[in-house]
Amino acid sequence: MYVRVDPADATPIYEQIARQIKFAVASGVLQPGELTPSVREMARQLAVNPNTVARAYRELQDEGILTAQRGVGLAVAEDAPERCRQDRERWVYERLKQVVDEALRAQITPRQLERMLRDLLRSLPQQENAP
Amino acid sequence: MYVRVDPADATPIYEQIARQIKFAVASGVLQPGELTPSVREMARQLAVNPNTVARAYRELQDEGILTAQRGVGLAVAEDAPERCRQDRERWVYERLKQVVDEALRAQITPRQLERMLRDLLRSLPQQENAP
Amino acid sequence: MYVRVDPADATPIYEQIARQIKFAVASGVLQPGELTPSVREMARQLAVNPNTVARAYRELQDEGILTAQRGVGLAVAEDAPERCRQDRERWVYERLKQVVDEALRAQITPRQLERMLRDLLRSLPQQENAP
Amino acid sequence: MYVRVDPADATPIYEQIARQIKFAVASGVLQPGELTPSVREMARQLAVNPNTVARAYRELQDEGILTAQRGVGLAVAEDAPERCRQDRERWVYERLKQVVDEALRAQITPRQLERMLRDLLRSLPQQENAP
DNA sequence: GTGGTCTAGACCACG
DNA sequence: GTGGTCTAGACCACC
Repeated sequence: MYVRVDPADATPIYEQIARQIKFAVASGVLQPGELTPSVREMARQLAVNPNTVARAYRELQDEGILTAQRGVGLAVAEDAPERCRQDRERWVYERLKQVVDEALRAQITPRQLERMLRDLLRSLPQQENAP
Repeated sequence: MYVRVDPADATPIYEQIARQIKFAVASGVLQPGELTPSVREMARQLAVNPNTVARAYRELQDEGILTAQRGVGLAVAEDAPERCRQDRERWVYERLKQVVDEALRAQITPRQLERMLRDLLRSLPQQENAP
Repeated sequence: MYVRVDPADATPIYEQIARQIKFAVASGVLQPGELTPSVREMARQLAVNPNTVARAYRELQDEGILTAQRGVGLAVAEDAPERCRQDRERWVYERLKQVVDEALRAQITPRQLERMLRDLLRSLPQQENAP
Repeated sequence: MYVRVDPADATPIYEQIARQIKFAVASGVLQPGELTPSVREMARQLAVNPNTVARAYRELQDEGILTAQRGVGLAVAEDAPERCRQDRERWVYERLKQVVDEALRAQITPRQLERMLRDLLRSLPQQENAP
């Protein structure tokens, strides 16, 4: 499954779900027109309350990523991939900016930041695309 | 002032205050032995509830960064700079790791991340040390 | 075709169908004795679940607008036009009342409402009767 | 109180609440900077579950009508009145358009519609502004 | 079967 | 005191 939740993470579960679905759409794992797992099904798999999943899905509907097929389920919108890719890039950029900004204000040098990034890219596992 | 709070930021205000004081100590803006502004004074300047400032100060005392001078106020501990520098580096590294990790899982490429960092280092204002 | 459904509209599809058939009868597009399209046919044309069409037809039967011709289909009842005209007027009136009521409670002035109606009557396409 | 809910109305309670608050802001009953009644307080007054009120408030935050004052409550945003007035006008116009459109398609004449509106404006109670 | 709404109540962080 | 999150479970309309 393309969604995992980390209960330890401080960010709300419903946000984790919504974001990961966006990322799945951005990377093509979820295609336009495809139905998401039903609220109950996803809730079961994640061992989470259905309301929590429903809230994630509602946010995605509000953003136009998912569209309701009444009585059928929620489908990925046609223009979703493009927007999810933009969201993804913007999201990463903003988060990175926050860190870098605060680091510079705390007198961490650009050189230190570059070294940290190199270290991280070497140590973190490379991910594989599953289209 | 070496402390600014951003009410829009989701991280608790008391945490923002505590971290920025640590960073001020790490970079030498606040010297060992120096007194911090009183709770009321800082609260007034930041337009923030005194309880919030008090909580930040309490945490810093618990960590031994600040030490109470009875009847006088709170002073920066002698060994604070060294520890704050370590804290600062660790904090930046952990935050950076979080971002990079999630970015890679979302199929952002290392190359993209390197480019983002370069962009940010070029665009963000350089800070000056005030020892 | 005298029936169109708008999936974006929040009102149930079966209700949209039933209402539009009533309106078609009221305006003479559907004549007494005339057969409606079969459930399957209408479902195909509207790209809608046959159950949904069936439900609309069932409601119209319950109201006596349509009458079953065994083995043939559903026909418009003899006295249907008169009743559909009444229904139509009542429906429009009630809906208009709801809007006007809520608008007045929200401090929209009668003058504004009159202007809105004039604008709408000028801009909306005039319909032609197809008896 | 400037919010009343009608359980008979098909529109969800949380939407009724959100809309009426918007209307209160639009008409000046709620001023920028003013705090809304707390979630619990409003829930008590309306005899409704706090979650339901919270959902209405959340929507208003998402739209930028309300802004959170952490630990204090939810305040009306500075630019809210202007936007609420626009929302209100647009909302009424869209609803009116729906009715008129469907009425014309059902062969109700413009003259009939104008008469209905006149009737309604004469019969419905005039509201008073409470700024 | 699907999602949507609402209730009830617990727990938490923040100020 | 404030709002926010999450759980549990009921009920409903729609397809």
